[in-house]
Amino acid sequence: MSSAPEGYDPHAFFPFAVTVDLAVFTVREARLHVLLVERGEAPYKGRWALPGGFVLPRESAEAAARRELAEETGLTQKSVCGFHLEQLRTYSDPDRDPRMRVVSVAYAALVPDLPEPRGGGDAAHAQWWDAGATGPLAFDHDRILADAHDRIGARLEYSCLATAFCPAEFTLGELQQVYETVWGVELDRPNFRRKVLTTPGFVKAVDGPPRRTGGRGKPAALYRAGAATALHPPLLRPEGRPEGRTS
Amino acid sequence: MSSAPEGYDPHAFFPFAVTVDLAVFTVREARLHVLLVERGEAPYKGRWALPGGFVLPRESAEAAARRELAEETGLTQKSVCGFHLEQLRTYSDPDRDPRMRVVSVAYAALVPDLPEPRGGGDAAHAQWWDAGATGPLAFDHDRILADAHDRIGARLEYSCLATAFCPAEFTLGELQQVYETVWGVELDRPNFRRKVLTTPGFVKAVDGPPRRTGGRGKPAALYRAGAATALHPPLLRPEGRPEGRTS
DNA sequence: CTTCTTAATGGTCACTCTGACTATAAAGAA
DNA sequence: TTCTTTATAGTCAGAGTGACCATTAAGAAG
Repeated sequence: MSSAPEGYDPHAFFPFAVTVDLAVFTVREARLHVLLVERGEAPYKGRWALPGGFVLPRESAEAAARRELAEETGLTQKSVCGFHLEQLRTYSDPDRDPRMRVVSVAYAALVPDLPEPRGGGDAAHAQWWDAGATGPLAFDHDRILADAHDRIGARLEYSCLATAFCPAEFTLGELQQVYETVWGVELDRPNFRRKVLTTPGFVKAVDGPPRRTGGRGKPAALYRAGAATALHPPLLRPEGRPEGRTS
Repeated sequence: MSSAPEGYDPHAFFPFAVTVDLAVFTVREARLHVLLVERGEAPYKGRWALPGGFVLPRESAEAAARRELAEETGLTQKSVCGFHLEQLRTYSDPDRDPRMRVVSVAYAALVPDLPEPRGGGDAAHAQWWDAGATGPLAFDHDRILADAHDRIGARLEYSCLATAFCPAEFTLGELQQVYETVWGVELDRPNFRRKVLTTPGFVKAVDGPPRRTGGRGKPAALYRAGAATALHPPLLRPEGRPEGRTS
């Protein structure tokens, strides 16, 4: 009766507000960080929240997310278009916003270590937080953040997007740090190296033998992200053989 | 300026219609089938479309999807609550519906082989189609259907949800048929069997030695879905070593 | 009643990939 | 110089998989 079997029944139309929420991740100092903004008004005044905002009348959710990403990081639209941005899922609980019916499309963005977001406008409110040590966030953002973290961790297993956390040129140690930080585990360095280098298209060595000085130890070779997007076979997290095996 | 840095700015509110669209899959006669409904009105009158409808004012998208699933299959709410239903992604292109701004949350449902949907109301319009041989669908539903097929194929690799396509008790041959149908490949029977049986919790044998008569050949043992949800290590599709390897 | 066909089930073997580990190289620090 | 640190190279055993072959148990064909 209230449904629309043919697809769309104008009589059943009910107006929703549609927003995007962004979980913008980066890896800083071996910790996963997420960009948060402090709320200045009720509800949840003073609480921290994921950046986000309304989808405009002539804008896709993807475009809105990209726009918000630029605004909150204080960068230009152009400079953020290289960042990895992926839709997570949509949150639609009727009571997720106490004021009105708001459906939110959540996105995860992966960015390299950026300077503190002190761009002109909106970005002034934004700040990086340790993703595992945020207080309780506004609305259902704790849930969204947890889902986003889970998703990114899973994506690292089957895709090459760990490079999205790194600058244009990076060492294998830095790439490994991304995995270790997102997964919260330590990986064996030679094994990680072997896996990355034998996966065609994951990374490509920077031509000459340039090296980066980070401090101690032997200088590391530099690499760039390769053309591959999928990781086949996957790079599975350690741990977790659930039970014993037969033999 | 039009965004809402603090999270929600009532002035920027723009009303959207929010719908759910369902890709309801089943495996029939070794082909992947999807449930479609024929549109009775413009736009796309006469075209087939994914079943779906508006999200009600006090309903989550998940609940709306579950409700639509029951309506379109002609089953009760209760009987569909055991079916696997998962959110895919949200489609929000401003022009995806020529009449108004509609944001649609897409879901995939996996059901066992059901009788032709001839329940009373809405279900009378619904019909199973070979998922690879639908004509062009209404709106952006071709895209949604393709995305849904891709997602289900990928989920079979890492999860145990292939059993969602099977009746309560099934043979390993039937389970293998699910993989072969969704992936469009043939699998080696003994190897598939070994993989499924050595994965703890994927399936559990039905106690006594009951067997099912399907026609020719040796009768097969029956199994039920196990408690596991994840498949670790995964059951990867064949094909696709992208390039050669070093050694 | 045999024989053929079909499908389930049981097992082998080589190869790949991974985890655990050892060794060497090249830098700064003591 | 020597120590420490990090990058890089290589080895080796075990798990998991793909490609097979063999056996069993049913119906169908003769």
